Amino acid sequence: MLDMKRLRDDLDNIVERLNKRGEDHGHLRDIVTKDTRRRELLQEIESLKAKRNEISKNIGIKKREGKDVAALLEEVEKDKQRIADMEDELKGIEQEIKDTMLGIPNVPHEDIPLGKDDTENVELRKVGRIPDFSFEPKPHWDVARNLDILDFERAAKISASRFVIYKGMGARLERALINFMMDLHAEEHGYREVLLPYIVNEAAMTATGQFPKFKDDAFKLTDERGLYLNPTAEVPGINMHRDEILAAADLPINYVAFTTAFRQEIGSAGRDTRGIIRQHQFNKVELIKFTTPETSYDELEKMLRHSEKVLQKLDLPYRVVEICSGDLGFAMAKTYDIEVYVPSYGGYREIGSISNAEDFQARRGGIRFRRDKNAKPEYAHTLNGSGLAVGRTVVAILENNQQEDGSVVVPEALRPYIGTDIIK
RNA sequence: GGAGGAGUACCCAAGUGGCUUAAGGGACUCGCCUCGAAAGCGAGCAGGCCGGAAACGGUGCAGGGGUUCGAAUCCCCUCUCCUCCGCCA
Repeated sequence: MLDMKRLRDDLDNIVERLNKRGEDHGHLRDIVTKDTRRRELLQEIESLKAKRNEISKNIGIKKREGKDVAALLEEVEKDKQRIADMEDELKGIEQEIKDTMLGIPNVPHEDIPLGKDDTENVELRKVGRIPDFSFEPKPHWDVARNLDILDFERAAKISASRFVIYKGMGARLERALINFMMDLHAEEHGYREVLLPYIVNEAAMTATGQFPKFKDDAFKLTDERGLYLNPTAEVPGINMHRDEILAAADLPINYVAFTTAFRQEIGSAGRDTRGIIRQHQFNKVELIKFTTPETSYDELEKMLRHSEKVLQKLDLPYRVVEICSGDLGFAMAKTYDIEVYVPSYGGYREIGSISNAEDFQARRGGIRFRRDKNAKPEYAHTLNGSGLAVGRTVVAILENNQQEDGSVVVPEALRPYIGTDIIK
């Protein structure tokens, strides 16, 4: 959510910057008009209420003294309907403002590259060596079928398409990666490990920005309380501190969470139908940070390095791209993607996304901090980043480390976790 | 799933329609005392949110509705926590 004061004072600049996302946000002018009316109403209502409070107080006093209060009752009656009418109008206008505000995306950071879509994202660096195969490399689903470690048919039988069963060393590989990533971030990078609920409510989805705009992407439970399957650990993670005032001394707060994420993938019906690149259910290790405004971009860089470290340790080739204005996520001011090299794709595929939401989610979720005991609360900055998507890491290992005989070499850093140096 | 109980500020807690501008205590902050500290004594402590340049006003007793000139207090709905029973990994 944007700051209404900032919107009032700096409307043209904000509209211009929002427009870099590719849609016109000129309708924000209406909101500012509505907000002016809102403040008018509020002031009138408040002065009438102040008057009413005064009279009511006198009624109490006179009654105690046994005096007649009929005249005062009559006087207070005059404004009763007026207050009620204005309060109705105020309520309506506040609802309209809120509805619109919840649909406005975050203002992109000024320095991010201008572009219309993902083709204009900017590559920052390439790291690692792309494998040079002396044979024709297979896509991961063929590698997996030969090793009997992934089973799509039986998964569809018990669930639906876009679900998968990991078997044998496949299941072991996934579990080893989760443990490896969790240990790396918790022990070496200093994040506090948390295990979060996989079912979240509407308020949580709204605070992080999934709702109201992207309601169709979520798996809704039929439970009448309005609950949804976790789409990413960002939702339960950031919402841990919803409606809280944190102490500045505790910042930055760093969490690392393993979660299973659930996505409808409605808009991607025909894409990546083979293999495990795009599933309805997948595992992810996620990094979460709460920071002060002045440190959030430093923390973003740190988080990016922590995510990259996973691929460096696993010896997988990747690149880092900076997301351009037209491809930027709804809640984010700035995002880096980490893309891992996938031979069957002939290029790099997203395996992680590291973002700074600045105070956008903090405003929606009431996440604040106080610099010292008597200071006014300020909105915190929230960040989240993959550390990394586990299923896509499996893809990268199976494809990049495959051998001519169909076996797969296990990255050295993973061997203590999986208990073997080769999957065959 | 059944039966009860509770939710007041950082914590504990009083408050059954107007003298509450939410008592009192603890914690906390400052001061006195002290070589220094503890104890004791004194003072401050509705903080948050909204409007306002400010003065100030409004709001606020888990959340939301309602009754009333006036609600922490009365009515309705919801949420959360606790206890017991049942079921259960």
